[in-house]
Amino acid sequence: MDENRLIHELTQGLQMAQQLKVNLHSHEAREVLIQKILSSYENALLVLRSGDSAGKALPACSLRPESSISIGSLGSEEFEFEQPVSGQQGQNIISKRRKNSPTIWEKQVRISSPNGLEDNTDDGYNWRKYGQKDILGAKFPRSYYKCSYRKVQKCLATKQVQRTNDDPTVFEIAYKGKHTCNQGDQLASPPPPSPSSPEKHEMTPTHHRQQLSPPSPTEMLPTLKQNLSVNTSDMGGDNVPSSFSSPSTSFGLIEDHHQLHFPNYNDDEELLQVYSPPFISPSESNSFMEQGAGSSSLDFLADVDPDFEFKNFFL
DNA sequence: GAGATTTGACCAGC
DNA sequence: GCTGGTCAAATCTC
Repeated sequence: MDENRLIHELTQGLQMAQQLKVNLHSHEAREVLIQKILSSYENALLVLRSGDSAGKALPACSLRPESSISIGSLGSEEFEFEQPVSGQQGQNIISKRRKNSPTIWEKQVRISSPNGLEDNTDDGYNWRKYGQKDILGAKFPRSYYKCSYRKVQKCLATKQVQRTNDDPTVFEIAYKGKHTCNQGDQLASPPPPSPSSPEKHEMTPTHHRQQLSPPSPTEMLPTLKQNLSVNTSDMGGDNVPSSFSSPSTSFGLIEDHHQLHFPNYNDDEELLQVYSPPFISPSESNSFMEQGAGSSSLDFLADVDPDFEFKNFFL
């Protein structure tokens, strides 16, 4: 049994319950917190029942649609990912692209990385870079990533990272496909027995917060209130997340312009632990911390579906 | 040596 | 033919 994981989940549930107590008046915060609490305790139960990590018992990604984010109709979106092919490219009969339809991205975010390092675009998942391409009209090449667990767990999630023209420190990240791997749980627990040594991704100089004990949400609250906002200015009117909320702060109500800004936290890794990206499930609550002690600001421009919910900022 | 990254080439769509 | 997306051999890193 993964005792640490069990403790982690229970602790999370407790913290969320405490936040719920504080935010009972906020309908949206209440919803989010209830989800998180349920998720935490479900995971704890899974650990207990399985005698192993919850990740084995239930892939974290499978929890997502219910417990973390909903991405509108994307759940029914079918992508024509390349199937495992044998032989050389010339023998590859299956299309490498979707046919008869444009590439539809499930999610697009914009992340500001003050030091300009792509490392800071890490979202907690383990990605394997499989290509880089110069894009017409773009000053910087676009990087292509697949889920590191593509082979092992047939996870078809991909993402593209593109440095913006106007601001090289800002990365636009587009996600495609859904994670069907169990990275989420594994991220919250000791490194997985992955054949691809994901710790290389996760434990880069900015990726060592797994050893850190997360600050209590209540400790984070004052600072967050001062500094957090989410920029959704790129969203169409329909894309404004209807249920974005912060479990512990008052910025749960959506405005047209929401900008996350985390000033001067370069040296405060623990503080960064709070800023989980909106698309990380509760069970992955610690994952985003790994992406960058060097980050001092993050802009999430979630160009997403109406149902997109920023539910995972606090864990 | 295993796994990750780089990079040139291939492929499909336009 | 151009472009974006992907493959896979070569190379790098640990």
